[in-house]
Amino acid sequence: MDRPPADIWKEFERNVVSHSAAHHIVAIAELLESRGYARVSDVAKTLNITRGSASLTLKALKQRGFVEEDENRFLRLSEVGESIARAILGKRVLIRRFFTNVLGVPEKTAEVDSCKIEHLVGTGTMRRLDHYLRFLESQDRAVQSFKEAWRSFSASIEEDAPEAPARSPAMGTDAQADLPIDA
Amino acid sequence: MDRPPADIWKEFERNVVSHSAAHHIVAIAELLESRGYARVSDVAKTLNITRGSASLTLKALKQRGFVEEDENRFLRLSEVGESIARAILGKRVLIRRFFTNVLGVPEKTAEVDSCKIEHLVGTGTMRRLDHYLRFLESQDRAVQSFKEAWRSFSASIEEDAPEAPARSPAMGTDAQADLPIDA
DNA sequence: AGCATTTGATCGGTATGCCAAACACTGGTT
DNA sequence: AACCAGTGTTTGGCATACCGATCAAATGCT
Repeated sequence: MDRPPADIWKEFERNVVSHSAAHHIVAIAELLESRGYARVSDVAKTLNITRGSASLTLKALKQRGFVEEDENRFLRLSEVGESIARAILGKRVLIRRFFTNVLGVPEKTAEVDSCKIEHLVGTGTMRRLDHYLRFLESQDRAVQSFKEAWRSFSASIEEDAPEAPARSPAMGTDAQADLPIDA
Repeated sequence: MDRPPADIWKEFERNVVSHSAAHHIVAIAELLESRGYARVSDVAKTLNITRGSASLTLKALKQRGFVEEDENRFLRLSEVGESIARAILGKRVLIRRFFTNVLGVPEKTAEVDSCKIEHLVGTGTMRRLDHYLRFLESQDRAVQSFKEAWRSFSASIEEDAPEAPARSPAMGTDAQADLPIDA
């Protein structure tokens, strides 16, 4: 008696860009930043996929107007493409900061987790997370003693919590097998 | 000189279950909970997909040993399937709680966002979020004044922040067009 | 100039995940 | 017995997203 519109779960695919496309765009942005140029091959190398795959995906991104091409095959980001890249990178940074600085998640884990969800979380939610983190980084006295208290609280729990808890069997052929928290 | 293993971004697909599969499993769990039974059609109705699609996906989940079938076509979850369902639901609840209770994200947004990422976030990260939320719900005096301070801080920002900010043009044929936060 | 490499595109092939349509099977009505 | 609604499966189609193989064009080396 509460299964509402029922289609919320499909919102997963209704994003501006897919996970794959997001990383193609971000790769271009990072390549331009670090090397000054980005070609199809460079994107492919960065993402560890074949040139053929990158070529195809980038063709679609060109058609959608996110990526543009030089007369010499050099890739650029359009206005929109750049704002997408900025948005995704901004979200990633925020999420990582939250995971590592607030929750105390290990670097590596934070990177993987943030990279998985960066393009999926809504802008409104991220704006709020941004404010929250700003607040936590302010000099407010209440914040200071709060962080103090949280540090000792989490330390007291951490003690017997191995980060890589010697996985159990079962779980089929799959890779990492992450789930089970039974919260 | 910093593109590390380069394959982190592919972790996206290396999950125990896909987004779709996750929701099939959760649907079964919720149907069993609310009605006491779950058939292929019920799952399809719940997820708003055709019976054909559900039939196919559930067949795969049976083969992987997450879902089992009655002699009368009634679906159950295996041990593993149930732990997956619990894990996902647990994660969803945690994330929603964080979004709504801490960040102050509107209900609807929190539901959509948490449903998008629930199956993607690692267990270790979620365990830490769990602790954090528990801490925030404790009676610690530092926590109390912190929450007080955060409320007024966020209220002072909220003022001119319409939750549905009259989207701009561009952004092609896509649906919601969420991104741009330019953080 | 001549051959090798790099680059980008294209073409099957695979896998997921959705749809619509066709089919078979069941149980209840009439 | 005839019918029909509900259920589950199968099939073909589409879209995404990867692979490997092949190909043309540009570039590089000797």
